[in-house]
Amino acid sequence: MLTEERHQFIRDRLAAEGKVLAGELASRFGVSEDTVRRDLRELAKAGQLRRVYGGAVASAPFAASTISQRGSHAVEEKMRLARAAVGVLAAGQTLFIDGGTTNEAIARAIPRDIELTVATNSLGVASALADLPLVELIMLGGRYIRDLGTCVGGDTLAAVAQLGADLFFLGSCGLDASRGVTAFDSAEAEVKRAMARNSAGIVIAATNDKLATAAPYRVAAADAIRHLVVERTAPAAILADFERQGAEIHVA
Amino acid sequence: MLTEERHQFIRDRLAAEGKVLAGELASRFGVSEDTVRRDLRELAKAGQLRRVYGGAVASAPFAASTISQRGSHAVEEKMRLARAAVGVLAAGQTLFIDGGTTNEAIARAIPRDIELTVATNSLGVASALADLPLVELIMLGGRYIRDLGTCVGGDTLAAVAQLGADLFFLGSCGLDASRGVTAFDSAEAEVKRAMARNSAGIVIAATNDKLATAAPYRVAAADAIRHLVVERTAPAAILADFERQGAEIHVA
DNA sequence: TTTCTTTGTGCACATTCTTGCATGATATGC
DNA sequence: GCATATCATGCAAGAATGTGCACAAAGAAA
Repeated sequence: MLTEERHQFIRDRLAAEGKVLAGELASRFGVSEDTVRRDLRELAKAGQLRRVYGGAVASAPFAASTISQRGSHAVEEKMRLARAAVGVLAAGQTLFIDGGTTNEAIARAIPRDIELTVATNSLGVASALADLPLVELIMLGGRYIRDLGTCVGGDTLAAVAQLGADLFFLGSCGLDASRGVTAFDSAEAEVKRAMARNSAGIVIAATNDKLATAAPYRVAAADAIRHLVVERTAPAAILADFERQGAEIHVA
Repeated sequence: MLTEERHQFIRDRLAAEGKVLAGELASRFGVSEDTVRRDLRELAKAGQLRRVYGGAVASAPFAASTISQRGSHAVEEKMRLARAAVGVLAAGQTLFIDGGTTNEAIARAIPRDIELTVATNSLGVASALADLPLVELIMLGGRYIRDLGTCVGGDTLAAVAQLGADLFFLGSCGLDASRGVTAFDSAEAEVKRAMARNSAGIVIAATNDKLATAAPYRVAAADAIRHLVVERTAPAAILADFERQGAEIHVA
């Protein structure tokens, strides 16, 4: 990876999120934090960002507008969840990743230097993974549903049926200890079920607003969840319910 | 391989990807890295690129952001081609669109108010179409090839086989009146052939640098081209050859 | 044809750039 | 104040680069 590319990525990220973290960039790029710090130093010298402890933020003129516009609380929280979620990955694994903004954040958080095989029906996830050199990306085709950002339908199901994965990153709509994982859409639920069936373990990263809610279509039982990634502020009682059913809880 | 050919390839690659790697070019051209560096030095002196450690990137004014979006100075020309190309569309049609920066430009040029069904194996095209409300988008899944930006392989072929289209927007690598349409990659060519087989007509939008060139793998004969969209400056003699074989010429 | 010149190419060597690690300094959170 | 995380600096190894030189191919001149 060219130095210039890292700089460009940092500029883009700053424009989009308003800030970057040194450690996160390092794992994303697959270089040491020293190198990232050198990059940040250079960019700071060129006035393209302002260094802060732990990373950097967009330089003054842009800071106000960009951060307030895009760096909403939810984005922030999802990135934190994403960083914790990628912690369960091991090199060489095969993954299913379905749609949703949280899963897209996870895809963006996957470091550059880990070798994975990923099958996804989400355009957003695929785009995020498209330039990771060590990720073998399999696009699960089908009818694209605009509201979901994913492909569903018979073709998608057929493609999923041909694959097997170690982990399935399930973008849940509702998550309840008794009712399990649920989705709003029938076709969407069907694809998720197929992915769950063909995976050894399910990983769910859920913001607080998903906890203890349910949608019409059942995707999986609560005891099928192997890893549950939640915010620091998630209600302990709810987490205990999931833990009792075998989920490993990861606090972001 | 002529020096000038290498220079042209480097310019093209830079326009398409925004960067080139010295080592990669050397193995691609079958010459030593020294020679590539000499090429890069010359092009840099002519202001056509900016050298960086490890290769070169598109020169300053377009020091762009994401891989897919930018096409350097050729972007203007491609947009013009794209606007002309969408002129052949009629409401209600079904299309195949494969990969390439020109096809991505075409996808972005499709107006919001036209109803279409589009099947594509290109992530870039799919992303461009994802938010067009009247476009029914079918993603053709498969193994994603980073260099091409498209999905290829058996799954892709199977998905194509189930569909039929009115028009196929073929992203050509080489285009020659006698040798027909050709591609650089075997798997890529296979998918293109399948799409051509299942379409009533082929549409090609080609910048001048594609005309009268050929790549190893044959995709379709020249007389299979129904619409050929070219720049205003395209050599008339070449166009006449295609016209004789039944192509309708559209000048952007 | 032979010879000379020009051009393009590859190789060897010295130089420069980049990167990761070690060390000590500084900032942050409790 | 202390433990921890983050940072700057110096250094060494490896990668990329520039330069000089030799060699081969193509064309011009004899």
